[in-house]
Amino acid sequence: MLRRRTTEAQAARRVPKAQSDATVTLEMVAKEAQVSPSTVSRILNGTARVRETKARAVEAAIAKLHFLPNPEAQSLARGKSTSIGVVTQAISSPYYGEALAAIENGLLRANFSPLFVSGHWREADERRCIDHLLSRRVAGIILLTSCLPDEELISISQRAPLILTGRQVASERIFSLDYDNTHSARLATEYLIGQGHRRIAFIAGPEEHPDAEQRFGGYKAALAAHQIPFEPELVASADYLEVGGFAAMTRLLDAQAKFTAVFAANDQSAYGAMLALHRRRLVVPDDVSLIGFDDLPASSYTIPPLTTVHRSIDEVGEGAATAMIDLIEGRKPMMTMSRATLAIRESTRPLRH
Amino acid sequence: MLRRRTTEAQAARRVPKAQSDATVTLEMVAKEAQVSPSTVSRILNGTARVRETKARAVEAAIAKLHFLPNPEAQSLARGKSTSIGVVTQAISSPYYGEALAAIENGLLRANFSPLFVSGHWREADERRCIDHLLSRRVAGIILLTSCLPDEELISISQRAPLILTGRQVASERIFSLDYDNTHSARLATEYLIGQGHRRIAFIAGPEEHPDAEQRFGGYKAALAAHQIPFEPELVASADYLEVGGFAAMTRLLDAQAKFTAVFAANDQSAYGAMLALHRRRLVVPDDVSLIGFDDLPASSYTIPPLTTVHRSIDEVGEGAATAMIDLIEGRKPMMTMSRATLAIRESTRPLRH
DNA sequence: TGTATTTTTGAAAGCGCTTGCAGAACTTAA
DNA sequence: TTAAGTTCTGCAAGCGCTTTCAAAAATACA
Repeated sequence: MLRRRTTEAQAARRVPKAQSDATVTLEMVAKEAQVSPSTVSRILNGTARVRETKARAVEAAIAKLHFLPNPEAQSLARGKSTSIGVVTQAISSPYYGEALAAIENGLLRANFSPLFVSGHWREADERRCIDHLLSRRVAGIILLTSCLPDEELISISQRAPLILTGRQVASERIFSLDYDNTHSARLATEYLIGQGHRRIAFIAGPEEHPDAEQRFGGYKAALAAHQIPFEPELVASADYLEVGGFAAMTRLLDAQAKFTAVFAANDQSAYGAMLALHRRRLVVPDDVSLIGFDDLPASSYTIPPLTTVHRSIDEVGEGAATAMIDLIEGRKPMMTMSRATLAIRESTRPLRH
Repeated sequence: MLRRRTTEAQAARRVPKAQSDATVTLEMVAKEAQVSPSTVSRILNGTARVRETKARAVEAAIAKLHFLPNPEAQSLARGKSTSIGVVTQAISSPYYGEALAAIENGLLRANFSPLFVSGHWREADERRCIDHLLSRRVAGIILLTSCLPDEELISISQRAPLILTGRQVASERIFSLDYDNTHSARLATEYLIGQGHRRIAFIAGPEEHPDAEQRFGGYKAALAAHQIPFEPELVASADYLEVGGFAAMTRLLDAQAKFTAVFAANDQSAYGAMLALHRRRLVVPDDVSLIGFDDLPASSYTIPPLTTVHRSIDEVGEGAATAMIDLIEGRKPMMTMSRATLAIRESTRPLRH
């Protein structure tokens, strides 16, 4: 009896604390529409048939009160969050920026919200990010070119479905959205070969990156296919950034490597390489042809505009989002990336004799 | 009695449904540590003194079970979310990318998570984004150069505290983190003047942007301060993008405008302008000096590297994050942005006679 | 050693929503 | 008209946490 009284007192006390004006709850809607909260919920989610008249009343109440369901409460009740994590390696890089915009778009359509974090190409950071996302109970994670080992990804996938771009890992709750780096790199290299170049240097990406490796592979494959011997001294490693591209090209030049064309593993390193060439008074494309990879928006505006491998980043982003939603809703995603094409601009030209 | 039985039956039924292995709850920690959930919560949040021995036991249990509090439940219980919304205008732009990275950083330190969305410089889009964030009950919103009118921002600020960058709006729950665009633009223009230039063209940003206006203002102020008449035909409007800068410069050239230097309202338009100049066989800086604004990472790698106004984007991002946290926790933020400096590179040179 | 304090702790309610179950309201069949 | 189905709908529990209140334990003071 005593206890009971206490409880009542508490309940009473709580009233004034109540809502800060702006918060409209499902319960208020229910009251307004003269139905139970369950009914409102069911109408909201379409989880059961509901009499037409009530549905209308509820809809009216929702409109009148400007009700918006609280996603945190929904997540909690459903045991599933509506946010999905997106791990990029460099949120500030132009390449990822494009992808994020597309992902945001795709996700919003299904009422999911992206949670962006960036891994900085470091395993430890990436791990930390993923933990963070997991602790926020995301419904799934999109990993843009992860640098974690396969087994680890598989183990993570038991905690949340995974979409991987730029690599292939086979597992139940993982979907890999791979674009064919090898093929694309080969395309670029063969274009140069087609222009008569035979001494083609390669500015590589970081070794840990599977896609960097694949691009390197494509370069070698193209050479082999055309009986051009592979020469290790024509390869300089870089880091996918301008600074690395600059350094790599400088090294190549300092080593007196002889080449008439260069294939950079991504556009950013191509930019760096361009500047290095410029510093030595070498003109692109007259002295050296240069081809990049990614087709960043800025590549149309370099001097001269950069010939590069074009892939629709939007397609990757949208694809990842769609696949994620499929995965979450138990469907089997089946996207395929269209093949890369070449954006031929002015940084390449036929070899003159 | 009947009812009671039902309840018990339900409770029983629910057991198997229970946790999918991975979910560790605060209650489990409490059980493990032989204390009540309240105690665990208190230790977690430091909301009350707790006996040393219990604290230790709880900590051990947390470690043992790898417990991570569920932020959705926390938000729900506290009535306050731990995610804060960040509205950018172009998530994919290199400038915003930098800022986002910094914000992410700053926020994470206080255990908040950013929710990024982008407004595409359109009022309607921005409004939609903000609604979305509000519906997710964010604890606050950071608006990077909003394009909404002041009154609207003030009204939004009643629903969530606001941090504004790039403009000044005075209101209780709004903090404006303004960097002095006017001053910075003046700095750039005066540098050109100091190099002997008197006919200085200006490539403007979109008119709706307050910061674009300010930069224009700074340009005019510098001219005025040096008794150089302002000539409207030396101004071409653009859109803060490469494409607009290119078009603007082309128009200037087509109109036979006479100038020896150009100040572009941001780096991206400077890139476009550079290409336009190059197309007309004009050499930067020999024929025309060019100065930008923002100092994007890519600006060190243009050909030639771009002289530009440097502001630490990190500082803006971190500042916004810190201010947001202050605001949420009821403190009065008091950041000030350090003044912009000039990154002098190779796209400018003294006017030769 | 007993009492008045102060500190710790636990019980229970509640945040806003979903959902299983069973009763209510209708239909349909007999 | 009634029994047997169907289709709705409301109740109440619960998601994982916070927080208030009051009881318990520890400490201080006589």
